[in-house]
Amino acid sequence: MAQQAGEHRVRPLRRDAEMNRQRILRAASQVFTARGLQATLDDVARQAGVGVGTVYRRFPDKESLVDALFEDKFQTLVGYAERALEAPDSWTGLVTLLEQAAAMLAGDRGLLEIMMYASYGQDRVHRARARMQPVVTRVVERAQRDGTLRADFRPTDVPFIEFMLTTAAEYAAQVRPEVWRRYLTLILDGLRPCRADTTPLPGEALTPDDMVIAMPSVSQRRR
Amino acid sequence: MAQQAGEHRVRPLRRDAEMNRQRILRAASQVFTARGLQATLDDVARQAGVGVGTVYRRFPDKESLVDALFEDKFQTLVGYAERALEAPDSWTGLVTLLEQAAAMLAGDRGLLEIMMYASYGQDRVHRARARMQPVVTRVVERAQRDGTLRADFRPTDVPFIEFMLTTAAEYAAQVRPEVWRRYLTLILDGLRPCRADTTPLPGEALTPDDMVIAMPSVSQRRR
Amino acid sequence: MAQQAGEHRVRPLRRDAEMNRQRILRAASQVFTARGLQATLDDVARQAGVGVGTVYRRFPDKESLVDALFEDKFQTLVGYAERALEAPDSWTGLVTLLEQAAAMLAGDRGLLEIMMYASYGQDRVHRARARMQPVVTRVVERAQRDGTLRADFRPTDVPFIEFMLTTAAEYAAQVRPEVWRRYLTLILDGLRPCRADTTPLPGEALTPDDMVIAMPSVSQRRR
Amino acid sequence: MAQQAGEHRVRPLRRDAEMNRQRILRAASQVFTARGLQATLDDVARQAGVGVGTVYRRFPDKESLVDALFEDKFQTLVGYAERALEAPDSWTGLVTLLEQAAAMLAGDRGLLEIMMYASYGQDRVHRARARMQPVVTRVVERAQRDGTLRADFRPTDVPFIEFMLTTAAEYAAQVRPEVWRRYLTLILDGLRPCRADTTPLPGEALTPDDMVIAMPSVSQRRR
DNA sequence: GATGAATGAGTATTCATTCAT
DNA sequence: GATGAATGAATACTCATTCAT
Repeated sequence: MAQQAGEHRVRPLRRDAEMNRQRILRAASQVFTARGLQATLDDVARQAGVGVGTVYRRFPDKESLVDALFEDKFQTLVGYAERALEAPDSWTGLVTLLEQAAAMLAGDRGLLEIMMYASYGQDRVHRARARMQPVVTRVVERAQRDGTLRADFRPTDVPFIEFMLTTAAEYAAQVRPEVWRRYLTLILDGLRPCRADTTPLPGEALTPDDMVIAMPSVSQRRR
Repeated sequence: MAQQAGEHRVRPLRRDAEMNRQRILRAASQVFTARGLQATLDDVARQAGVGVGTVYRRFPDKESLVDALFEDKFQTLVGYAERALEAPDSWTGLVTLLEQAAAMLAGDRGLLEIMMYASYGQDRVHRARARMQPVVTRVVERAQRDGTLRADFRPTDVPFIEFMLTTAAEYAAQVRPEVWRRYLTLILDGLRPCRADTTPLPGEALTPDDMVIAMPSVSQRRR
Repeated sequence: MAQQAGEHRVRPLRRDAEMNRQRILRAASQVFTARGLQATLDDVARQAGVGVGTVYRRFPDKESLVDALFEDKFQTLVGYAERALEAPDSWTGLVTLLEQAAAMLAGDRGLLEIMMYASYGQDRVHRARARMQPVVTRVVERAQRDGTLRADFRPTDVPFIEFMLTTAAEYAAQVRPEVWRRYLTLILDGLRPCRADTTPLPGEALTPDDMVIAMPSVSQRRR
Repeated sequence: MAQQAGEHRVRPLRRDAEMNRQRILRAASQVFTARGLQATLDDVARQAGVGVGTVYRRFPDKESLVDALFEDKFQTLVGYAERALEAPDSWTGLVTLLEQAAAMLAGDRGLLEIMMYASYGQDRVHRARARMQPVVTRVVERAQRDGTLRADFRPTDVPFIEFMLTTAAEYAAQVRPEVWRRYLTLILDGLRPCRADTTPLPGEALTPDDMVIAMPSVSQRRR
């Protein structure tokens, strides 16, 4: 109510609130990473050491929590892309981007579910992708100009590679969480510029717009 | 068709039941493919145009239905592997195997969930994998003997490639269901025998035993 | 259809039907005795080696089956009472009656449930009791006239003693199915004619009508 | 009442919750007493005037509710046994014990079912019996030393007498809930020390271990 | 007649969300 | 603000009963 009214009384509460918010996000991250999005908000609350009510005070519903939770992670992904642009070598830039992204996504079941099914957090995903798109495009085009990346590769192929690596990581999470590196290596070998024995990539990559449409809308899902 | 030539009264009932069984399987395939394994048996029943009780008469529980449903599909996968061995060219054999598998899995969300999370139908998956393993191994080793496949590739890498392609297909299911072909091409390019610029695959592939262990056992999951 | 038309064709069917009826009753007895009345009619049908439909052809619903099933047993009980009258010694007559009844009821969980809760088979129980009542009355009064039975005992106390013994038998069914004999002996000792140290039975016994009313009507129960 | 003097915010909630808990227990007692253990938790919730969810919040499942519900009653039974030891006269002690137990059990169908079938709350029953056993043994042996109780009576006969009286009470619940007093009197007359016309109790009483084994384990039952 | 397939209301339990304290 | 209690619709599964073959 009196949001900006008295700086004195508002701040301490904010600090508390902010702390709780962080605690909840941290807890949610742990819980969703380990058990996927089907974990309950009661679990999250318990892990955070707060009541469910507090979770609902900070986040209107489960979707919003998931939404907010992955904001950071996407932000980080965008950061990787931005940093990739600054790499001295264009190929290294791309490799690092993919590697870092995969390393972050690896084994995060909740994140995989979000990106695959987008049952929650759609808007956030879209916005993140929107911010990501131009950066990734520049990373890709730069590498292609340098001749370090095959010419028929497309920026929208990048998230797909990330999904694929995440899937591999998720599957092997219990026994060999790092296998995804094998497949990244494999794929990178396939990304090299065309040579005699290179097969042109068939079909068209998705357009950036497709990436958004691709997401199964919430309405297609149950709840 | 004519299962046991001599029984009078058994057949007509069977015909009905078998028809319904097929209807249920068909409905289940549609429902699970579209919405994943969390779809309810009520949904399946509704889609099949029968009562829930009928579904439960044919399949003791949800797991059995899923199990039976994917028996065929796994059987088909094994068939692909077997056929790959007979291909005149060892490389073509491997390519065809991956291609056919991906084509079948593409966009089948239920199947992806089963293989990724094995929340249901574990035994079936394990048995299928067990039968698949030796065949795939021969496909891979044959290609490596012929020098058409990089030497550090392992048979257990095959299912991973299939998962990854399925993920790509699933993500793009609505807009460009065939994108997975791009990524298969990419990966195939990375599978070629080592050359000067080939990076050795880092880490170890999973052992066949790991493949089984990797599967989150039902007990690790919620229900 | 042609029921009485040709005696030749009708009889064999009847015989079949009667055989099935008996088979069903036998199966029902086994199943209900062992698992109580909550056993399903599918179980009964399976045990009888017929389809459920056949059970329903013979007995309009579960209640009727239970009803018919216990007709025999009650009939037997009535028989015991009748035979008790013919015993040369009036005390022996009563003892034998109680003993035989308890022996029959012992460990028959279905029978206990019926008599206690009368969830099924009420009419039959009432009718059986009606036929039983006068006979038991004569057994009791004869013993009292002979001075072998305490004077304040009442005919309606007989079924109560039977219930009580059945309860004891049921409880110990797994470990010592014959314990009820201990308690029968105990009770019999208490039934002897009054002596110095005998306490008069307090309160009134139920009237025969009470016995009927006592039964919880089906409407009080769930289904 | 004032459970832990120093906590500010915990108490008010507790008060509500505790009230509801009591309401649920009260409702459960009524419902189970009247209709037996097959009553549904929805019924209990309705009777308590709360949602089912509330019932499940307080008691993880039906068994726990039954369990908690009968804790008190068993506790009371144990109390009776303990008090019986303090009676000035050993015979009066035993009589009072049986009388009080029967008075409490009389007409409580749920309680009878628990003790007879132990479909729920087994542990509680076992523990209660374990605590009860030694006390009852002392009550019995004391009376036998005093010569007020027949010598072949055994401590494990006590619960059987209670079951039997409960059965009688249950049967007559609607019309003459106190008839069990007749049968207690009868049995008590049979419990007097042996005289010329006393028949020795045949067979063996159950051992205390038998009492536990006797209980049909949950696994022997349906659900 | 016999069979067993089909039906669907009923049961225990879970979980996102609301609300009194 | 924070808490956790309350809610009830939803979910997997059962079983008495009906009905097509």
